[in-house]
Amino acid sequence: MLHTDHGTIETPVFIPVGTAGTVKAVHQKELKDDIKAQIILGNTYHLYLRPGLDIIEKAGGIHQFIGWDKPVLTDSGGYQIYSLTDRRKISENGVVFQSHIDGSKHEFTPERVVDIERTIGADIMMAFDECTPFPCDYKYAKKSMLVTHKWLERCIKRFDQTTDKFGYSQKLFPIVQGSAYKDLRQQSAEFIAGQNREGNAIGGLSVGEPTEVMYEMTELVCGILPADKLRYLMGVGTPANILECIALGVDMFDCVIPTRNARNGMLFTGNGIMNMRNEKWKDDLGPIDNEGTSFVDRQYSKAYLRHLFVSKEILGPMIATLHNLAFYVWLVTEARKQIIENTFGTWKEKMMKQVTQRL
RNA sequence: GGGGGGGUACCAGAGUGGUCAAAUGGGGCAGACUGUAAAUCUGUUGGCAACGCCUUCGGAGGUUCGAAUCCUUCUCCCCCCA
Repeated sequence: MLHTDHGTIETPVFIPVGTAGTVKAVHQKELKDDIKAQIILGNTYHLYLRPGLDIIEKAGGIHQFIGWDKPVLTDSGGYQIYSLTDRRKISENGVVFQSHIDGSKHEFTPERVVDIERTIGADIMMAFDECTPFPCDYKYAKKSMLVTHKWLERCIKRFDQTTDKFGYSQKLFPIVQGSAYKDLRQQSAEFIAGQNREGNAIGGLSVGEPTEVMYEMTELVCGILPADKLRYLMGVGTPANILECIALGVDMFDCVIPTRNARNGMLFTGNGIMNMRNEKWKDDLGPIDNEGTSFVDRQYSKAYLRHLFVSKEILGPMIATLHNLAFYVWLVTEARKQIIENTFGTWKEKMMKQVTQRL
């Protein structure tokens, strides 16, 4: 549980990905050209919104900021060091990204990232780190981890030198690195825990390593990060991954899977996984998900949703995305209930079987 | 009535004597996707007791060691001239 000026985060929680466009609307006046450039650069900056967020009002054709009542989180761009490898140059000082749109160069330093995240107005700001690929040789992993630690110190210094930009409290979360090496993970987790922030993140996982390795590293790090602070596992994962990692002590998750896979026709439900392009749904006029919590679940049939995907109608991905996000939110909310009622263990085992089967 | 062009796999459309179960695209089927440059990418798509065999390029018949490809004929479609 974490209190912010925009509400309390009750864990476990899954953070859906919002849009850079929303950021722009939120603090239009505050956005400087360089920030716009970084948003254009790709999804280098991401705004994470909790569902139900209602911050934008369209007045006279212009979107205006009207405030919000749910916490907002932004990432730092560290993941793009991994995902945009061929478009960036990394140095001790920071990273230079080259825009795929106009080729323009943009330097990211810990200080600048903090400034920008302040301006975006996130309740939770992520430290600038380097997300290493998998596999990663030990020497590089160690060097990268030490750079991430140095950057963290610079992030914190800048963070402490600046003030909350919009009158509400902003928090900075550091990120554990160390690739798939136990000693590095331990060293990094101890260093991160020592910063004593309101929450701590685990990064550098779900980058291609075997799932078992991801669990192993998560378990190790969760054993070091304090239990009374939020533990945020970045970029994970499938419903099964989330259940397993909740069991290991993780409080927060974010991932593109529910949205990206939805766009590609994959639906997650409490009873299993469906590929909506499969012919088997062709004549299934039953609701998408009888037990689903989203309005789309009973409003549309599987056959109709399949038809939309087959016809390449944008409504298909839209419905699937709404469904998947609702399912993820349901999954973590239910997990919380089960934890409170002390029934999480048995519930998890049951759900693991259901959630991983193909329908 | 005269002249010309054409019928190829689910569809469109290459191929014009052996290297052709037949290019390519679409469609179909299936898979992948993990802090989003991702409404994307990949595989597969005649049959079978599959390192081989059988059936298939409008129908029938022929030439040839060998035919989707050449010849004869039938049939259907399109265009031009009357």
